[in-house]
Amino acid sequence: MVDALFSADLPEPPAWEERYPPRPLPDGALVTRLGPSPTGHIHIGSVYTAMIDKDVAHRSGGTYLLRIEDTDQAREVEGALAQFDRAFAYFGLEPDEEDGRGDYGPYHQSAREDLYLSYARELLRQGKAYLCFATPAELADMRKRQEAAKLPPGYYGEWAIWRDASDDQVQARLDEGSPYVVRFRSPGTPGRRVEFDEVIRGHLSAEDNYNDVVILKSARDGVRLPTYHFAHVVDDHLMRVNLVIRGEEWLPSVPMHLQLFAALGLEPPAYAHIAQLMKQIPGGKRKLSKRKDPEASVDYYIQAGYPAAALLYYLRGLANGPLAELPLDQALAAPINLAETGGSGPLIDEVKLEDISADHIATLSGETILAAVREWAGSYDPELAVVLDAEPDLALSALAVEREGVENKRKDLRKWSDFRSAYGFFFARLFTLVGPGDERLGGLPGDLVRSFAADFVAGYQDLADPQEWFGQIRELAAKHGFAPNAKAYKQAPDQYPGSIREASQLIRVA
RNA sequence: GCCCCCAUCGUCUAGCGGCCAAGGACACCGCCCUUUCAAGGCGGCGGCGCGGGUUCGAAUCCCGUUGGGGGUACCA
Repeated sequence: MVDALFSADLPEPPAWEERYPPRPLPDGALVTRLGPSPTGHIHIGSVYTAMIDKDVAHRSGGTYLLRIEDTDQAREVEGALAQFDRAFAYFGLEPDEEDGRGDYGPYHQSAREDLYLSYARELLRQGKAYLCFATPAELADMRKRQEAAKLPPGYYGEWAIWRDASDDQVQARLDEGSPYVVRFRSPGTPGRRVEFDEVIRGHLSAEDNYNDVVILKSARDGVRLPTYHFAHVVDDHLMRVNLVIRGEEWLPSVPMHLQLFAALGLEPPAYAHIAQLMKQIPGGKRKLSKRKDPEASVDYYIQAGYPAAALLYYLRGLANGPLAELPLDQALAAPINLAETGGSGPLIDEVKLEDISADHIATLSGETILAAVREWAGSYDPELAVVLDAEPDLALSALAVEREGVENKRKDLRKWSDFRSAYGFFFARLFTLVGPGDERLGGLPGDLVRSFAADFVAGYQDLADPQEWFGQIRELAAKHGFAPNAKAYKQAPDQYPGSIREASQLIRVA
């Protein structure tokens, strides 16, 4: 009956074992993988995990691969894959293997149907899995009753109505053409404990899984895809992944995954569960939500123009605290130690990221900065790109101020998108004054702005000596009632329209 | 409800039984410098959630508790 469900030429597991042999890697080499699903823009947490994946694999002489987990075709979002590529390229986190290169593919799950079917058939033959014809409505009803009775929800025990159905019952439904899923016949019983090791948290114990989870979903357009759980077991085994680094949300399913590996007679990989990146919310914190939080998407950081090195440096410090104390280049070259990664999810602190990024940008030359800003503007600020192309020398000169040949380089750029506000003054096309009420004038009275500006224009001298040059500004400021310095202004703010600071800002804007 | 993970300044962390009357970074505050912007220097504020053990000694080990997070789908 089982064999009748599958195509006769579906290969047996040994054929796959041969097709995907153990990797010829040195002892201790770690094979890691990232399995994003194309259901939206890539999460900053995925970049975080990819960075760890790649670092850990390469340090050990192993391989890092990218596997697209597209088994939920209903939620698939168009353009997601292109965005993945862009994001990984931006951060230099390209995988060693992915679709198009690598011997263990295909690297997207929707193309691996035969593999899953083959192993599922084996489980069915051995009675370690069974067909379940329960409808969504039945399952929903069941769940409701379990909740009402304060029982753990799930498909187990007396609720697992198809677990011990007779062959006749099953055949009858099959004959009717009823849709079905394949469920794992869990060997666990409520209350039994299991123990296992986890790279980050050490020796752990948990209640064993006793839920007959779905391993193969019902057919859709003739295609029968696995759930995450089954795909994880089949893929990570056949791709010879030996260290699964994934989000903390998977920790509770380890006992079940271990059962699955055991049922197939396979060696499970080592597991490391990375704590989730969090977001601060009033009164607490929560997992960064792809849907609700723009800063959860990698695009947010790329659009803002954070240099890849700065973000990577920040992320590395989150993974291993001591790395944050190292200079950027050293930190990026230092290994990430998984065992020393924290078990609790850090809050993303964008202010700190900005600080790190500003420090980093300050170490760059004007040419490097201009090239990066130009590149960024090409995608996110076309008007700026045009201006930079028209006046590259002016841009370079502007960037050189207090940057070239000085000890204390100016730190006015936290990210490429800051270029406009920091350097827009230099480009007529980027800087237009709205009028005396322009907010950049800091709320000075309109008539003061006008008379001050008129005076400035009338008496301005292009003096070479900086001292003398600024002297005229001082005189002008004093004449119009500005405080000579910030301190004087602060002591008696009512007596002045502002300090020399505001007067200078006025001139700068004008 | 049940299960799992986690727990040091506001935030990220150092700390792996004595070197800790807890160190650093960001933020914040103050002072200094200042030819305006961006910075920089110096100083300050601020924390081991709580209760029990174990020990000569606990931020560090154990138990409990509280709090936070996650899981509990034919989503991953």
